[in-house]
Amino acid sequence: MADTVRRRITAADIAAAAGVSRATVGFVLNNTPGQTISEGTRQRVLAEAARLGYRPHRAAQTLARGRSRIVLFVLPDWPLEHNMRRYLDEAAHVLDEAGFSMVAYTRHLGDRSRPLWESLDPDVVVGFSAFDAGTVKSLRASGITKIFPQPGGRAHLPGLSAGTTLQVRHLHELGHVRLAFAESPDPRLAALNAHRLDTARRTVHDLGLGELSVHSVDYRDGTAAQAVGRWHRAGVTAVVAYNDDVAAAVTGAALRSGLSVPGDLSVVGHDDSPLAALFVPALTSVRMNSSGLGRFVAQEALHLADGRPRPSGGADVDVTLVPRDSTAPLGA
Amino acid sequence: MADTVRRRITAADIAAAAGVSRATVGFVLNNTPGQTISEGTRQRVLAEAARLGYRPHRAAQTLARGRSRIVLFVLPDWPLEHNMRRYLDEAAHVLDEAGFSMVAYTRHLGDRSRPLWESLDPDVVVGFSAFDAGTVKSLRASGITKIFPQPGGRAHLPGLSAGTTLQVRHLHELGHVRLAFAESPDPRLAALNAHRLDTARRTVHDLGLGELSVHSVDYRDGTAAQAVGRWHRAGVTAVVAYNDDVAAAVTGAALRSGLSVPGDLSVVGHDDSPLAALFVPALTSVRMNSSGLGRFVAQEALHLADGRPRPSGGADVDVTLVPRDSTAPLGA
DNA sequence: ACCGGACACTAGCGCGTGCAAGCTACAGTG
DNA sequence: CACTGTAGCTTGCACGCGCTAGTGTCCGGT
Repeated sequence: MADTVRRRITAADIAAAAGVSRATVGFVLNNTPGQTISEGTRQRVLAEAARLGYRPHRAAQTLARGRSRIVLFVLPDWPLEHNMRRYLDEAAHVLDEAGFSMVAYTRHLGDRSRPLWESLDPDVVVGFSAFDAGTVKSLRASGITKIFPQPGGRAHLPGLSAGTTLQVRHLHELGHVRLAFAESPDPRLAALNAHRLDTARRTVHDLGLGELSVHSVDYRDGTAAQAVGRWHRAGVTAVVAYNDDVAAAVTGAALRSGLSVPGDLSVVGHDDSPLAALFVPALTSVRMNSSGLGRFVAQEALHLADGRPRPSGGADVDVTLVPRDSTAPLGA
Repeated sequence: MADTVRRRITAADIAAAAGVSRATVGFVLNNTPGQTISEGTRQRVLAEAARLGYRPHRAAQTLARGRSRIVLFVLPDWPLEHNMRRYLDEAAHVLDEAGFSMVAYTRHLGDRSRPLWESLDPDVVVGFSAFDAGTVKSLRASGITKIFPQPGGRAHLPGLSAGTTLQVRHLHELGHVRLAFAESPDPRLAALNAHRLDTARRTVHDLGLGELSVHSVDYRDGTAAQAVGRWHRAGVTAVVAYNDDVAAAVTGAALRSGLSVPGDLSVVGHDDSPLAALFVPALTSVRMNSSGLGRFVAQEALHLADGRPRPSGGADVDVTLVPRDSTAPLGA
């Protein structure tokens, strides 16, 4: 056998098999607008392509088109919980249907490799919240001009604050008046943390509650115990936590210092991570369905890449509060 | 201004600027073996490349070389904890130094997009444990021949069972004799689960302990409570959990059913996830430093991609047991 | 019978790079 | 002085595909 090394099937092979030119094959396979192809030829080409198992060569397409049809999602360096998964899944799906590939990329502190955008030549780079100046510079240096959220624009995705409002409302409905906010000390979460804190402050104000008492809570040191002590002395009866990890740290510290949860202190988490249900007591938390957000962001990316119309409305992120055992009515 | 649209800098631009041919530029930048370039020319080319900010066009390289220099890591669909991060970080670093890019890809059930290997044309696809038959078929159909772990070979990475041995030993040292193993019901974890269970069985046997009592524990339903009840009636005093999530489920069920942990039941987790430290009581767990594993796997991938020598020894994964509050001496 | 135009296609360039083959000047050899 | 060898380059093709600028054919209108 001569060609025991199976060559790749190219468009030229299809052309030869179907008895047409390579260009025609291209027109058929890409549904090139402005080209009229007879139905017979079209079917013949498609049949041969399927029979031979043709798969276009991405690199060649990228080179010829000048665009890679890759959208790079830069993810924050925190665990991918269900939310994030749904978010990515939906975004990938929307992009996939539009002929784009989504690559998710987690860059983290201490990363010693060159960032992926330097080598992948994505058409669009999408972040979760606004990129910091250094990253933007690196992106620009790599020749990437299409960035979402756009540098200099509004930093946050729509719909990301609804959950915090629910947390505060829930505690308010239970009769709590003196609330606290437990921040995450993680620098990677600083932007979102600040955003959630702002929202909590605004909601507290709108509901006519007292000032929020804010402390940063790290589960690795004694800050949780300190914060809980101060809050207790200050008459705080309920804590809004940045996320479930922080809520767990607060709850754990309260239990270890002899306070009961929710008897002495109600705690609400955020994100409904698996941890929330596992914890003893099970944590009241906020569940987000981020599919809508994923769709929204993907459409924004397609708009940047292709000039397609932008999504008309905002992102629809539906958010629900999941009551469990870590919150109770005041004085119950 | 004529060229307000900034064209991409190509090797031809460097050639023109340095007064040499395009080929020479290629030879210099790639250190092509078998080519002699005078030091003066080499420096001139490098200087111009730096001055113009040249970045090679990945797609063009891929097309010309016939290889993409991308290694695709297919990750299991469980949260990326610290271990995994270290593993990926080290692997990415090793590949990066070799001129390869690593793309990490999490495929999960319900994923509606085409798998990334269909569009990314990676040179090598690396899995965490052996790929199932369907996936292998899909990989092959995409023209991917370089797969690790090799289909049909041994399914597991070396060093992944050391932690389980530590779990059993720890309980043995505390005087426990009747042990149980808490499995994860997650089908995605089945392979690794079975592997850890086997290891536990073998270790139990080697230490001359009684038979392992095995139950699957899901935190979403009542299986944890059932398992704990049965174990307690059967005189089991210590549980080896597949991972920290399972350990938390077991511990939670025990607490809710009135048993004390570690008083009535000791529980050891695995992976040292953040959850382990947060939980009340804090979970004894196993910490792995997976950097060694990452290096090992990356070198295997390079071997497949490039024919470089394989790593000589096995993977060195150092594993330590982190004692916390969920285990105690028998009868303490 | 001739022309214009719609239709259905083809020839071929360009994308940026890697690399094989060839070419030139010059040093060294007989 | 002709010849060989080699350092140091250049020429040019290949990679697979997108797409512009055509080319030929058929058909209805005058």
